[in-house]
Amino acid sequence: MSHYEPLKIEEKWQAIWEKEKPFAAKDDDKRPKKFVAEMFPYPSGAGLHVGHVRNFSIVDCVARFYAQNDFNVLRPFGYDTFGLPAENYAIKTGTAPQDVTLVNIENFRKQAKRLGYAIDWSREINTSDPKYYKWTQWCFLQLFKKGLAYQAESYQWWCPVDQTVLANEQVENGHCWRCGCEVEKKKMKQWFFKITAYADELLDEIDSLDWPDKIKTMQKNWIGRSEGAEVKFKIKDSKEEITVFTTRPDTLYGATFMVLAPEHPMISKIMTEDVRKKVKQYCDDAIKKSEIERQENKEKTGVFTGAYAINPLTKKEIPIWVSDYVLMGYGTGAIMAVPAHDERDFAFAEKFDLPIVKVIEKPEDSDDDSKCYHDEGTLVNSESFNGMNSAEAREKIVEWLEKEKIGQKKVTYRMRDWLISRQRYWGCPIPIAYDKNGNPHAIPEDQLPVMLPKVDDYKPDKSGRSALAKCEDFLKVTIDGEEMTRETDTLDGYACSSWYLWRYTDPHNDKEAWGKDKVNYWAPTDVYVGADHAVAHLLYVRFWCKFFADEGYLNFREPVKKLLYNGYINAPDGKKMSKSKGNVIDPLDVINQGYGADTLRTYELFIGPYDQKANWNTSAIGGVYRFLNRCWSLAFETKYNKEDKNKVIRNRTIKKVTDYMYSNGYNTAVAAMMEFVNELYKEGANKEDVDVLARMLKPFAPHLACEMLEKLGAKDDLWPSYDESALFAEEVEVVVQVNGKLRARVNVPAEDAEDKEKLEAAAKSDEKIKQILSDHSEIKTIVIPRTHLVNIVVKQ
RNA sequence: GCCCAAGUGGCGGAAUUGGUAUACGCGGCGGACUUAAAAUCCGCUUCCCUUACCGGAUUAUGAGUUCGAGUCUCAUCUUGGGCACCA
Repeated sequence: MSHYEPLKIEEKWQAIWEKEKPFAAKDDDKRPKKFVAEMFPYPSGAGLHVGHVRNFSIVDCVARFYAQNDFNVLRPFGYDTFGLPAENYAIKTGTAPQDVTLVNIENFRKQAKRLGYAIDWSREINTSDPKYYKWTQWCFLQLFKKGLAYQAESYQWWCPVDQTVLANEQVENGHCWRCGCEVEKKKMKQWFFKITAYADELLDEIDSLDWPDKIKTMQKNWIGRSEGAEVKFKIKDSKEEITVFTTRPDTLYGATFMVLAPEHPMISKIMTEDVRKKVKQYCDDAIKKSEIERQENKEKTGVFTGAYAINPLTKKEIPIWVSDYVLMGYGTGAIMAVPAHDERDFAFAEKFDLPIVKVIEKPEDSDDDSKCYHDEGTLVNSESFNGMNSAEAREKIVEWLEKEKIGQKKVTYRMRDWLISRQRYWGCPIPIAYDKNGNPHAIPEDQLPVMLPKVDDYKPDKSGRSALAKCEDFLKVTIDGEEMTRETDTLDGYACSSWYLWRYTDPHNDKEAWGKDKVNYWAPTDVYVGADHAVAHLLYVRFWCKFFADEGYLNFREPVKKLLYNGYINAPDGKKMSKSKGNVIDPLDVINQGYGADTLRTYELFIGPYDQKANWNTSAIGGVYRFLNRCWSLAFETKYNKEDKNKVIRNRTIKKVTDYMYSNGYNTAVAAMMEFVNELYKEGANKEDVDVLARMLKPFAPHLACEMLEKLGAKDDLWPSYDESALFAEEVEVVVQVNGKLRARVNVPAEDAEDKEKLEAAAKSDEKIKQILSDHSEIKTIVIPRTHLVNIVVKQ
């Protein structure tokens, strides 16, 4: 060979890895373990994207680095295959999603192998494989048995294009996360997972996670805990009561009216005959409106029900209104309005001319100049509570409410339960059947999996049911001798991905979802890498982890120790790559152009900090190729030095690169190796220089590194260690400043570097410094910090 | 509107606890090799003044703390992200 030929080298090593399977994880190893994984991909027909390559290459870098540091490493791979793209493709072309999926997986696997990832291929999983989804159904049944999977009828997000309901987490600013269309509200009976049962723990444990703050904040906001009180209000001339939620019980004396959400069930019971038509019209209109429309129009609208509630403290009658600024899904769907101290209530009161009573005195030092003061202060107009501050009054008023049995402390969450039914074919069937009375029954575990039948027509029908509703054979089932009808909805794909990390630890188990010994050995996942799903998947997987820990199937309560959230790769112009814009870079094209996988992988790690977005730069990849070419030349073309000229820089480089690997500074790790190689080009390299280089290169460019190590006759690939004593040269450069400005550099022997007197003498003896000092009469002080720096401060 | 993060050359970006700002790469310029080109190798490349030396300025802007500030404090501007009628 006369020059670096990446494609040849890569083919050679990939064949060796295929045969020898060096990345197979051992379940019975005594060494400490590391479990690293990416968020498994959806295998689209388009194949791997450069975004996948960045994501997988980070995982590979972590996994190989740990392996080289003698950890027992599990680095699996899998495919998240249920979902709409395959189904929509099936509707368009008539091809079964089962078949398309297998073709796409095959393609993904082939491409991932071309990138040389250190994957344990014996553990591949596919969520649409009945051997896998059997256990997804089992998971559902465990939740069902404990009452954490339940049915409820209410208004749900409905995507009119995809013809299915969506979870709150899948609605972004009123738009469907997948197709981008405006979502609608539809009243339906649906299945939910009771994630709110774990709201407190999900919130409280966020702080202990080694996750990016960005994600932690998003999850905290999403859960949105607020502490307050529920208060029952009697309705005038009626036996009915309405409960409101408030975080400000201290303002109860200022509650001058009440507002209900248009969906509130009490409206029809309390409204008076004269306004019945008007109220009904308002509610119907509001419910029909999209959430976008409801939010766009901040101008308050509303209608009076004709009914009055009694303020439990003032005993005054307060009018009950309906307005769409009150949301049915939060709190109780009813509020006590305190216009003097809440901006929304204030706007409503002004518009409809409702009374405003001040009950909190604004402190004198407050710079709040809005018309209604919404912070805390001293109570006024509140009878026996006057003079108390807000915090104290809150306690006392809630105490009084509890004594009178008309209220209590209450914690409310912004997060709602997780809606998991989907009216689509290509998903995991929900293992439920209904008896004649419509009561749900679990499919017995010994009848799992409930197989997803092959059908000819994948379209959901107009009634809002999946294609399974047309499948007679599928529908009929007998449980305990009773004929029942199967559920035709399928599970949200996020259910399938809520437990896959544990399946990786025991992927072929046909007796249980995972073996306890294996899962507790490998999991929790030490490093998890992804670029998406901040509040959906990453919240759901935490929820299931806590549930299965409570059930005794796991001995840990958080599934992911360290989360790396990598940035996207955009087109050179900074825009998102997309087929329609024609700006997609195909990683296989880059490899086949002659750059090879090693260059592509190293480039994507060098392009910038892993957690920032980056724009593809077609010419910058050439620089990385040149670097690897130089590494190759050092090993194969250069005559090695006999003496050890590069001891200091070699040891410094090992230290730098090792530190960067631990702090995920992959771009700077590559830069440090480049610097080292440039130096070796100047000075010539000895065998040890090249050996160290190859070992450090391995997580980035494994094929080339193996080729180099083979040439050197290395016995192992262990990560190199450095010699503390070899980090400093015989002479050190000392920077001399005058009044903080760099004026000279002087060299002193290394042993003098800590000696302040010698440093000062060396600095003063420099010709240029002498010159400057002769122009100034007086030296005020000389500062010599620990570093190699002398700062002479003179009188100006 | 509220909360958070970040602003460094022509570009992507480096810079341990406050201690040589601009590492590394791209792009650009010059040179070697070559009949020529590609590839490869070597050198220069923050800005201003200068043939060069010397010098001066510079980490969004303005102030402050310090012997010394990209890094700390305050204010302003800009960008990105999150939340947003959540009572």
